[in-house]
Parts: sequence; structure tokens; C-alpha cells
Amino acid sequence: MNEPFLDTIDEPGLAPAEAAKPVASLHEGLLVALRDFIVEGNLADGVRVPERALCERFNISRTPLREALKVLAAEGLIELLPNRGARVRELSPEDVCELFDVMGGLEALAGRLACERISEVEFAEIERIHHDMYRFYLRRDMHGYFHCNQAIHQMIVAAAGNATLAATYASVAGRIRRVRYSANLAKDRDRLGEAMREHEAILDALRRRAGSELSDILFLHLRNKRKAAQASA
Amino acid sequence: MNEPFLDTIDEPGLAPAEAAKPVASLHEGLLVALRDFIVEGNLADGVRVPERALCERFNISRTPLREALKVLAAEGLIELLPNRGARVRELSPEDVCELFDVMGGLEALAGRLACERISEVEFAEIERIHHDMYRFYLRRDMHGYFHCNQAIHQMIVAAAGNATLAATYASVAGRIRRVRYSANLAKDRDRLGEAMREHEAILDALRRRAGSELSDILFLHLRNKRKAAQASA
DNA sequence: ACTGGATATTTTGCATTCATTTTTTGGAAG
DNA sequence: CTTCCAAAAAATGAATGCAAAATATCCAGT
Repeated sequence: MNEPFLDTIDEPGLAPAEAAKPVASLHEGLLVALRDFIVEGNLADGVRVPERALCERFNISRTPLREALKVLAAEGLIELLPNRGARVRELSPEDVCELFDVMGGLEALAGRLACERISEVEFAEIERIHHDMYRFYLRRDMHGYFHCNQAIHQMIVAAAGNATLAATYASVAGRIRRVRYSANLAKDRDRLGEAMREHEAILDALRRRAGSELSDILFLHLRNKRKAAQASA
Repeated sequence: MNEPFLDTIDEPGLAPAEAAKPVASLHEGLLVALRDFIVEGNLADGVRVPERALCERFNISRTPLREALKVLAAEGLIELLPNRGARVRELSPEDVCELFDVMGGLEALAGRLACERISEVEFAEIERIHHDMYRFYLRRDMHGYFHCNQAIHQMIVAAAGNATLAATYASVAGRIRRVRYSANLAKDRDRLGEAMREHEAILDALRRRAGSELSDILFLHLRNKRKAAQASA
């Protein structure tokens, strides 16, 4: 019989590295693996997912799998129909709107808190990434641009210094990540320039530690992202 | 052998009512029951909770119980130490601060969204509860006051019309509910009057549909609640 | 050929069982 | 009397088994 799924990513020579970061329980590792598996889109939306298939895919028995499914259902990533198994939760346009707004609210909060406690070196780091992003923008390097963009938002959340917020934000971001809007979004030149200007305003408000103002800007920034995503859908 | 826990709250004559709202799965019902059980403080913080005891308490086997525990751990209500069982998660003062701030951020978002879409009848209903609350305040009826207070905040969240936000808010509110700050808080007369004035400002901003302003007021309102809670701790 | 229904198969939900890890207990040595 | 170690007991993590529900299949009747 095959070994559990964890070994499928193991190279023989990497055994010590694996030992250095052992997965505490099968369940925990499975949860992460299964979440990534779904977020990365390996399961079509709305399709019934038999437990048996997933068990074979990850080489585990049904018990830990079902535990993981329950958790993912609580996270809102999948839905469990009684006696009818799990399916990847379909995101209606309304769901996507809601998720964008909640992300906007959480980023607004993050910005407000960041203004209260961000250090100069943290700000300098964000500013540095911002300038990198601007260069990518000028070069029309979309990959680099989006990478920096995501990094800045993540750093603002981190600068808020609120672990509960960070966890909540990660959960919402994970759910929305399944929506592939960036491809179409990237083609909208106007939106890109607008986003760049919004980021300038974000930096400016953060520099002045203007929490309330930054809060508004971040929420509206996400609203505009939402609009662009809707337009491209 | 005893029947499952659900029957312990059943009166013989209530069978039809129970049938009208059947619990889909044992797991689902257990999840709700166990969550309430913990939120209501039936389990001391930090104490190891043997699965066996909970199984006997709810008259179910370990499998659905463990599934429910995994979900509650994901919600942050309990923590699961590998091979060492579950314990009710202790809330440090920092955790409480974080939760208050996240609640503030979510309520700020709710207020902003409510300004966009609240109807006149919804606003009138909130205003009515607000006046009820004021009467309770004058009479020093703390029970009525807190009931109205909670109702208003809940109605603002509902008026936002964002199910994702409502679910996130409910999760955070559930986690913080375990902290018993209201008892001490109620004795602080100054804070009570201050809170009353803040609620006036909330109503005023909502009446004018001033989303950004309401957002600020609600966040600061929660901040002040946080301070009062800290002071009484 | 198509529809309806009965049967067979699959799948889910939960209980039970097994193996491993942790905790407790008992006793011997200092 | 205290401390340390070993064995027993208990608890956890995962697998398997079993009953009920859902789905699929097949056949009869039109």
C-alpha cells in the first residue's frame, strides 16, 4: 500500500528537512493540503466530491478526511449537504461582492490600527515595495506588479499587530482567491493607473498616521477592485 | 442506554414542534450544543476536557464529537494540543483587546454598508429600540439597557445586508462573549452616560447616511467599550 | 423505445476497534 | 521521606465496520 500523501512530496534526500518540521498530526497536514487543493482550483465548483476519491487521492482513511471537510465547511470553502456529501461552494456574484466588502472592512481596520503602531522601519519597507511596484507598473510587468500589490496589503495587515485580524483576513482572502479576476483586471489600463494613484494615497495617509482617512481610502480601494472584478466577469 | 442529548430538552408534548425543526445531522446539532455549552462557561478555561466526559455528557460517540471539536478549534473557541486533548482557549488581555478591535472594525464596516442600503422602516425600528434603551438608561435598568444595546448593534449588522459579514461578526462576538465584563461595566456610571451619548451620535450619523463618519464613531465606540472592559478587569 | 418502479450498489453518518502516545501509579534506591 | 524509573492505565489519533440513506441499474409494462 502507498504511504500517506505527505511522502509524495518527499525526495529521499530531503528526509532530514522533513524531520525538522514534522507535521504534528495527519489531520493538520491534511487540512492544509486539502485547503490548498481546493483553493488552487483542482476541484470544479459545485461538483460532488466523494469521500472515497479524496481518501485515495491523499492516501488516508475517511475519519481524518471527514474532520478536515467539516473544518473547511465551517470556513465557508465547501458546503456539506446532509447525506449527500461535500461540494466546492459556488461563489455567486453576490458572494464575491460580500467577500470584497468584508476584505475592505478588514483592510480598513488594519490601516487604522497600523497608523497607531507602525514603526518607521516597517513603513520604510512598505514604501520600498511601493516604489518597486511603481517600477513594475511603468514596465507593465503585471506579475511583479501584483506580487508587490499583494505584499503591501499583507504588510499593512501585519503592521496592525493584531493576530486575530490577521487570521480573519487570511480566511476571507483564501475564500476569495478562488475567483480568478486578476487576469481580466490586468488588461484594464485605466483601472491600473487608478489603483496606482490609490496606493499613493494609501502611502500618504499611512505616512501621516491618519488612521481614519486611511481607513476610508482602503475601503474604497477595495470597492474599486470589486467594481473592476465585476466589470471583468 | 440513554437517548442522544437532544431528547434531554424534549418535553413529551413538544414532539410535534421538534419534528417541525428537525436537526439534520447529529454532528450539526452537537456543534451548536457544544458551542453554547462552552460559550456559556460550563467548562473552565484552560482545563483539559477529556473526550470521554463530553461523550457521556452528550450521549454520543467520539467520532462526531471529535469532528465538532475540530470545527470549534478552527473557530478559535478551543485549542487542540496534539495528543493532549482539547482545552478551552484562555483569553489573555491581549486577545480580548484584539477581539474588541476586530469587532470594532466589523461594526464600522456594518455601519458603512448600512448607510448605503438601510430602509426607512429599518432605521425607524433601530430608533425605536434606541429610545427604549434610553428609558432603561434613565431607570438604571441594566438588564433592559444591555438587551437593547445588543439589539441595536445586531440590527446595524443586519441592515448591512452582508451575510458574510454577519457570519464573521457572529463568530467574533461568540468568542468574546465568554468574557464577563458587563457586570463590572454596568457599575461604571460615567461610562454608561458616555456610551449613551455615543449611541446618540451613531443614530445621528445613520440618519444622515454618513457612512464614513458612522464608521469612525462605531470603531471608537468599541474602543471605549474595550477600555472600560480593561479598566474593570 | 420510453417510462415507472423495484432492486442492487454506492455513499454517508456514526459506532467501535486498534495502535500509539501520554499520564498515572507503584516501588525501589538514595 | 523524597526522587527517579518502570510498568500499568488512560487518552488520543486513525482505521475499520455497520446501518441508514441516497443513487444507480435493470426490468417490466405501456
